[in-house]
Amino acid sequence: VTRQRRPTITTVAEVAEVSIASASRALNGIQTNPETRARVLAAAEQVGYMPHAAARSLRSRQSGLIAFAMHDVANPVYSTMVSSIQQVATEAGLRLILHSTGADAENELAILRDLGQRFVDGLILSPIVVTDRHIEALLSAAAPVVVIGRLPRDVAVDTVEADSRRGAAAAIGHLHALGRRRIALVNGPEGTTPGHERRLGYLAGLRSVGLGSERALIEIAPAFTADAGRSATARLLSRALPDAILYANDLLAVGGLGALRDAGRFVPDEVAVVGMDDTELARLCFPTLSSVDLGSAERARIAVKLLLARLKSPGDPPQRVRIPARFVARASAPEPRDQ
Amino acid sequence: VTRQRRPTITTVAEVAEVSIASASRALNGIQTNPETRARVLAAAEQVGYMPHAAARSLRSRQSGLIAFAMHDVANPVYSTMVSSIQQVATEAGLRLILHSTGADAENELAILRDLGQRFVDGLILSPIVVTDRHIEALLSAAAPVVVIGRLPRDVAVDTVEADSRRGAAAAIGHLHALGRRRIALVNGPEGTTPGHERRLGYLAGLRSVGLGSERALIEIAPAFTADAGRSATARLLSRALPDAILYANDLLAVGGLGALRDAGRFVPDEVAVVGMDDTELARLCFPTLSSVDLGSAERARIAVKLLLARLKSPGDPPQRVRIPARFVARASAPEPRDQ
DNA sequence: TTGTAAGCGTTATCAC
DNA sequence: GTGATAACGCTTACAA
Repeated sequence: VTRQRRPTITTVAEVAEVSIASASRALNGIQTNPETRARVLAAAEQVGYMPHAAARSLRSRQSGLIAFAMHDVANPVYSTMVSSIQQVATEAGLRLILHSTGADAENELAILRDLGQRFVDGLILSPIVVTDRHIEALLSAAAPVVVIGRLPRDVAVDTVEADSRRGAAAAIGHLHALGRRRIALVNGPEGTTPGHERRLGYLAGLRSVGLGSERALIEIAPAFTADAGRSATARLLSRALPDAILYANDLLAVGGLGALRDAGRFVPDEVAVVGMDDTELARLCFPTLSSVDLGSAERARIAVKLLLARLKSPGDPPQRVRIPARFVARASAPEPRDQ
Repeated sequence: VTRQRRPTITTVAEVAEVSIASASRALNGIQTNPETRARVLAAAEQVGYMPHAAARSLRSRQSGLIAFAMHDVANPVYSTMVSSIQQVATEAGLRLILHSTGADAENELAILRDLGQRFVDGLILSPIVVTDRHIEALLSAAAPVVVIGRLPRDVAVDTVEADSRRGAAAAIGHLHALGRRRIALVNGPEGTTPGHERRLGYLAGLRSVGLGSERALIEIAPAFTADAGRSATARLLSRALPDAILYANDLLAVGGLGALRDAGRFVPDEVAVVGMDDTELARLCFPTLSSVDLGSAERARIAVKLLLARLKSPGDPPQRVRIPARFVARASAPEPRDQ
C-alpha cells in the first residue's frame, strides 16, 4: 500500500465508508453505533491515521501544551523543577515547552506577551525579579499563568512560594545551636526576589538568637553560581573571621567549600557551612552539605496542579500556596550532638 | 476600548480598512504599498494583534517547534544538552519541547510514533538503547529526526556521536602514564549504547598499553547514578585492589569518590579516579574529578544545526558527525608531572 | 498593488 | 445514529 499523503480524517471516513462527522465522533469516543465505531477504528488503524495537532488545536482552542519559563535549565534547582513538572504534565496528557529566560528580565516579559499567540494553554513562570511591568504583564496575560515565587499580596495570580525567609532563619538557629557566633552570609544578587528574601531571613535569624548583624560578615556574589561563591568567599575571608557561613544557595556554597579549602579552613570544625535549596549537589559534594530544603520539586509539582485546576475552572479565586522550609543537617554543619 | 474577543487578522483588516489578504501580506513583510503597510501595522498595534499559532501552523504546515527526547533532564549531561539546544533553537526562532523518556525504551518509540501528529517540525532523540524497532521507527518517522548517539552504519538518519570508545581508551592511557597497572572499570548497564561503547574503550585502552583485562576489575552498576556508583565501588573494593578506577560517567565517579573515602583510600595517591562526560560536577566535587570530555554541549549544538539543515533541505544525504573526546586532567588523576 | 476565495484538518451544530 | 456543513484563523493562488 503506497500512500501519497499522510492520511487525514477524510481518508479514514472514506475507507470506513462513513461521513467525516461519524469518523470524528467514533475516534473521539462520542456516542456512536458500535458497528460504525468498529469500522472507523479499523479504518484508522489500517491507514495509520493520527490526528493533526495544529488542526485540532485550531478547532478545539487547546494546544495540549504548557510552558515552563525559568532562568537557566542547567541550574540544578531548575532541572529538578523541570523534571517534576514534566512528570505531572505527562500524566495529565500535556507536553512541556521549555523557555530559558537567562539573565535578562525582558525575556520574562516577552514570553508573557507571546502567550497571545496561544501556543500554549498555560505557563509556569519562575521570575528572578518582579517589577511593575511584570505584574501588569501577568494580569493581562492571554493564558493562565502560575508563578513560582513571591508576588505582592494584592496581585490576583496563582503562586507557589518557598519560605526562604523562615528557612534561612532556621539555618541560623541551627548554627547558633552549634555554638557559632560569627555567622556570615554569602548572598546572591540582592535585586532578585530570592536574594532579598534570604537576606531578610538571615537578619531575622540573627535577631531571634540574639546576635547582632555586622556589615563585614555579609558578602554579595554577582550571581548564584559556584564560581561566584568561591570568589565571594575569598573576599569575605580576606576581611573577616566567620565561624559559620550561610550561602544563599547550594551552588554558592559548593564554590565556598573550595575557597575554604584553599584558605586551609576546616569545615565544619573551623567554619560550618550551610547552603540553600537542598539540591542533589548537597549530597554529592565533600564534605556533604547541610542545606535548607525549600521544596523545589514539590513547588514545581504544585505549580502544575494549580495550572491544571486553573485551566479547568478559570473563574476560581487565585490560590497562594507556601511550602514550608526544612533544615537538612549533613557534615558541613552537623547536628549538635554529632559534633 | 473594551474588546470582547482576541483580535484576529480580520479585526486588523477591518480597522485598517483593507482585505485580510493585504493585512496578511503587510504583517508578513511581503511586497505591499508602503502606505497600506503602515496602516496595517498601525492597526495591528492598536488592537494588540498577535497571530494565532495553531492557525498559522495548520496553514503553513510548520509548528515552529522542535522536541528533544532524552532519558532524564535531571542528569547533568542532559541538562547541558537541553541548555545548548535551547539556545540554538531560540536563535533560529524555534521553541523547544522536552520529553523525558525515563527508564522505559517504549517511550522512545512512542514519541517517534507521535511525530505523526505533526506537533513538532523535528525531533532530537538521545536513545539509551537502539533496537530494530527503533530503527524501523526512525526510518518511518513522520518528521525529521536527529539522533544523538550511535546507529548502525547503514541507517540513513542524521547522527551526532561521541567518541566514547576512544575517550575511554585515552583515560586508560593517562592512568597508565601515571604508573597505574591495576585499572578497574565501573560501568553502567551494558545493554545501553554508552555502556557497551565504554567497556569496549576500556578494553581497547588496556590492550594498547599492554595490560591484560581482569574480570574482577570490572563492576557493573545498575544505573548511571551516584548511588549506583557508590555501591558498585564498594562491591569492587571488597574483592579487588585497583590503583585506578575508570567510571563510565561522572555521576558514577562522584558516588565512587564517596565509597573510596568510606574505605579510607586516598584519591589520587592510592586510587586514581576518572569520570566521563566532564560535567559541571567534575569541577565542583572534591577532589576535583579528571574526566573525559565527550563534548556534550557541542554534540547538542550540532544536533540542532543538523536538524535545521534537514528542515531546510529534506533531500540532502544524511550526515554523520563524530565529536572527538578529550581527556581533562584534574586532581583525582593529575598530569604525571604534577604527581 | 489589491481583493476574492480556496483550503489546511479538525470539531460541532444542525437537520434528517 | 448519521451526514452535510459551517466554522477555527491563517496563507496564498489567482483574478482584477
